[in-house]
Amino acid sequence: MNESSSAPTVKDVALRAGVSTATVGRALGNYGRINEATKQRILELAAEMGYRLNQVARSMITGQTNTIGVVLADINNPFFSGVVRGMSDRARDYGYDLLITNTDENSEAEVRATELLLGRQVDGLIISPADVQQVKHITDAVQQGCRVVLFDRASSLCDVDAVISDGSEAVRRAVAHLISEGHRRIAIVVELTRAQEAEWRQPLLHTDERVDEYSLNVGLNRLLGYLNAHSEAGLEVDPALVFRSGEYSTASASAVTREGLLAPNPPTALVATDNTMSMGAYFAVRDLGLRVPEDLSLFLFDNLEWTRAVKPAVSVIEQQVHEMGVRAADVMIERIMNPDAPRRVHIVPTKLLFRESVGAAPSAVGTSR
Amino acid sequence: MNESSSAPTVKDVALRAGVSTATVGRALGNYGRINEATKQRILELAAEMGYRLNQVARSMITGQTNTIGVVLADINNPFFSGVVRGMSDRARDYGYDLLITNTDENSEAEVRATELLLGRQVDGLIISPADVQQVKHITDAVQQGCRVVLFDRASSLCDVDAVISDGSEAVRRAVAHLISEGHRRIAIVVELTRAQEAEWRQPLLHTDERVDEYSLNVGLNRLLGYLNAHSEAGLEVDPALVFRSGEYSTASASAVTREGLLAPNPPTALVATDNTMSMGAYFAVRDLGLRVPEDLSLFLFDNLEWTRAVKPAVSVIEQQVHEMGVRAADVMIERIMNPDAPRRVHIVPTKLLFRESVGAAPSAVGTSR
DNA sequence: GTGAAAGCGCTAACAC
DNA sequence: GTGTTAGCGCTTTCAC
Repeated sequence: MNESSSAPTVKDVALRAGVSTATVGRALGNYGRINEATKQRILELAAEMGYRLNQVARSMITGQTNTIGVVLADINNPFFSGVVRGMSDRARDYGYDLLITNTDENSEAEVRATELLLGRQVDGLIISPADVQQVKHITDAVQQGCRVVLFDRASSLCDVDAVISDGSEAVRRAVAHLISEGHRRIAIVVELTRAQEAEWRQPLLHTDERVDEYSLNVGLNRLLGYLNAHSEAGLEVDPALVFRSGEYSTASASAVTREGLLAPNPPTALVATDNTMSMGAYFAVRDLGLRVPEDLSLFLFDNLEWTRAVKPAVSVIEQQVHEMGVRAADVMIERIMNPDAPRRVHIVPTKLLFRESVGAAPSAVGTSR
Repeated sequence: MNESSSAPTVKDVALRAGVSTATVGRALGNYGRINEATKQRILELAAEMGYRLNQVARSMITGQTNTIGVVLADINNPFFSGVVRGMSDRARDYGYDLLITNTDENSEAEVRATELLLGRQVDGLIISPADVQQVKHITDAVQQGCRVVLFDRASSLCDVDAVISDGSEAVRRAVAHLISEGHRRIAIVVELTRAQEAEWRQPLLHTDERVDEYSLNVGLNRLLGYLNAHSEAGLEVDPALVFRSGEYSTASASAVTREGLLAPNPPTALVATDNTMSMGAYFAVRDLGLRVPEDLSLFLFDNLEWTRAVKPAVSVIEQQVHEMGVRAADVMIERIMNPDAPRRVHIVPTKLLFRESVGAAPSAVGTSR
């Protein structure tokens, strides 16, 4: 039926319509001046021929791919998949598609992914940096004219937009709540995977000067909220109650939590800094057969469905996950349209969801006074 | 420092190296014959100039984009995000990236997404079709030379590869297990959202002739396993025990489950057909305060973490989610390399995970005999 | 309002 | 081994 077996091009349509390729382009691309009648004729003919615009060829000359690269740790983490869903929804509204790559929080993988996506001429890059201290690839990309938006984490080392939640502040509020319920020994389960974070107390001990939140990775950042809540209440932090997971996995979180809970002088309450740490911590609590909240109060992170499926339902810090994605896409699209506007950090507020896992501290227990 | 502010091209490198663009191409693209010394010189120069290959331009002439389009219901569903992670891992090994789009199980959205991805010249399309009866866009795509692999669902209406799990068989085995434990009133929570599926008994009642599994959507397909288990055991199915969720949501699943459990002559066991139905069902069971497994045995679907976080841990049908994604990517890549090999349906086996949510049927209850 | 021609950045023939 | 040339499918001046 067709002159060739391969997909029809503007040339084919032009030939059949008896006009030039330029005219066909004007009819299909909806630009320039064109006679309404010929336009309709071409449109019909194109439809009949099954013509489909080749976006690659268009990108070639417009320099726009209508593609946004997304670089994140793991699409299978419900936080990221939720955020991506938001990005995707909004991007689609503006005719953008998403190229998604996973880094497993590995900076080298992130650098490679960034490089590959730049080769694909993405119009922008939405990145959740594995390490907010290692961002040379990001500043390079920006310098080369690629728009970059960070999400989940901001970095004071690069002047780009960022969309984050107030995770540190949320933890501070959750811990403050636990303190107000009488808890004095509050544990925190936190991932501190990078070598330099082994000395986790270092960057946080400058209580005299203001700590730069955006120089800290997620775990440390949220730990800061925990420390702030204590100092505001005039309480000392017992380092033994900072359960540090050296790997980012539920298994590791579970192990350190178990160990911590079995140590002498155990906590009466526990918070976690993200959904993986929360799941791990919960497994440990469950396996030890602790009663919640009688033996241990719980304030976990991320409002995943399981946190209200379990009994008692777990109080959590809720991030507006979908909204964060929508915002990130919005910020990217605005950045594309207006490259020179000043960069900012956009903070999407969290909510504390009070459910059934927090109780008053047992009066008999604890080192309080 | 550079001659121009925009990214260097092969032309720029050729100029600086004092050779032709073809030679530069040979050095960078690693093809054809080239002097090792000049190659090294060009490579170094290119690196120094910050040259990066423009994939869009390359795609323009090779006709390959090294991109696979993925069309699925919702990346935020843990099943899909897990599968995508698998696809992504394997595709990356072969130099492919993924363009991901969500359809929310809406066929029109799926058609639009397919159209857009074809315009982007994807090398292949991995699709989880919203409706295995509406696949014209898929057969069209294949006819136009696009490779297509289905996943999660196969369709007898199109001759393409598919990677699925044996969900129907898994449900059959789970139900058979419940029957062997003495249960006679077993409920199933299933999504039957499409209009024609309101008459769900219709396509399944041809017990004389073999039902075509691949003409059924996920819900109906897995329901088939439930029916088969019953007929094998010589048991009648009480239609009142088929809890049909008209919407694909935990809320809807929860509502129909609650209603069903409150009806006269309630079931002693319950199965579900996917993770959303499982979560909804679990909420209903939890809210009614039923004891598991004393009041109700549970065999749910998909090994999500929450199913072993709750107490008692829930027995589930586990799909090898990551593996399904890896296989889908593998099949796609083989299909790209060998377009004319016969198509097949690849079945990734499921596992039954026996935990603590299934008990023997209470002898006092049930209409057995 | 329409056509001719140039060109985006790259690769693939084909000379030499 | 290396250079020359053409061209992928589209958009965009610039004439007419």
